[in-house]
Amino acid sequence: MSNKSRNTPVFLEKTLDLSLIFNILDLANQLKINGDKICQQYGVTTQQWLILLHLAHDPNIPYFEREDHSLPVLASELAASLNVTRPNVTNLIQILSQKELVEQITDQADARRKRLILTEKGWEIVREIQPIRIKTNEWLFENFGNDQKKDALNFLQHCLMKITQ
Amino acid sequence: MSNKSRNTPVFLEKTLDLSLIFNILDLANQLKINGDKICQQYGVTTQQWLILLHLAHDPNIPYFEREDHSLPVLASELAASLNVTRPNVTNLIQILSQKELVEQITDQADARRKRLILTEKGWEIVREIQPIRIKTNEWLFENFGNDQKKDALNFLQHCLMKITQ
DNA sequence: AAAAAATAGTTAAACTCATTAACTATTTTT
DNA sequence: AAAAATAGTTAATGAGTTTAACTATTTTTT
Repeated sequence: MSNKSRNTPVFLEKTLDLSLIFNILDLANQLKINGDKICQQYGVTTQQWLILLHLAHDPNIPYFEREDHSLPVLASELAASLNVTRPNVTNLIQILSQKELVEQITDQADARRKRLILTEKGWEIVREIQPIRIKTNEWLFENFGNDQKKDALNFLQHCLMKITQ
Repeated sequence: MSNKSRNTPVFLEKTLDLSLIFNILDLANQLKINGDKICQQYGVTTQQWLILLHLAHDPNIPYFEREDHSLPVLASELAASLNVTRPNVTNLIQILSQKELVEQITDQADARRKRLILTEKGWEIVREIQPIRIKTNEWLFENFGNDQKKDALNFLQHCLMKITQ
């Protein structure tokens, strides 16, 4: 009789479903830590860098696959993509404005809206981080073929779709 | 010429690797939000509930697959599993102690160590959330077969292993 | 056996990210 | 013209996080 079976109550079973959840959470956590390590050399957090990527219209962002975006993004779009509240975005944008990475421009057609754009300094950070980002991800997935990666992406996208309705 | 190609700079290309990263991050985010919705009915956050699951020795936790655990967990083990610092764990444990969900017991063999165990109230929360948790996950993955789920798990575990060395 | 190093955890101060509730300003609908 | 909806902000607050400096205990070295 192993220690494990002695200490784990019966109602807590090992299942594929629950293991999947934990591994997604843990991996996302590690990716964030990894991101922070890279980003902090450029004076931003992973979260702030993600916002910069939105303003740069990174085509890999899931929100941009669901909703088309031609004009510079709005705070409300950021909030929807990042799954946070609008006041929180106001907050984050203020930090990025202070760092002179982001500018807000009132929309011509609707004065309530503020379009968010990157400053040259903001673009610089996005451009400089990009090769590190690509290399790191290539390394992370190097043992998988294109088909396996497509399957994994399909799995994740399906779950994301389902969970966001 | 679509709006997308007009607005997205050339160096930001759509790739499988980068899409995977975003989808992992977004899905984890949604899972946390989902978890909070369930947990808040029991007066805890997802993060606090995750700690309770550690103390309950949930066999699905990746850390427990890497490191064997027979005795009640330590703050340092929690810190390693959750990828946070020890002071942070002290903090979280204090909150859970105030809520009377967790107790700390000084180790007989080594007085520096404090073993963390659930109170009856702590066990109750874990037991009550468990069926909701299982049902939610079954729903989330209902369109995938066992083989597909195994492939996805393998993918995630491999990445997690690699990123944590 | 004494001194030094390592380990386990805490305290304090600070920061990021997040929330809700109440607000202003602008546009759209009735 | 009035009412409703939309976009964003402000203020107060909280959870979770970090680093640096600390105490206490055990282990290793000399």
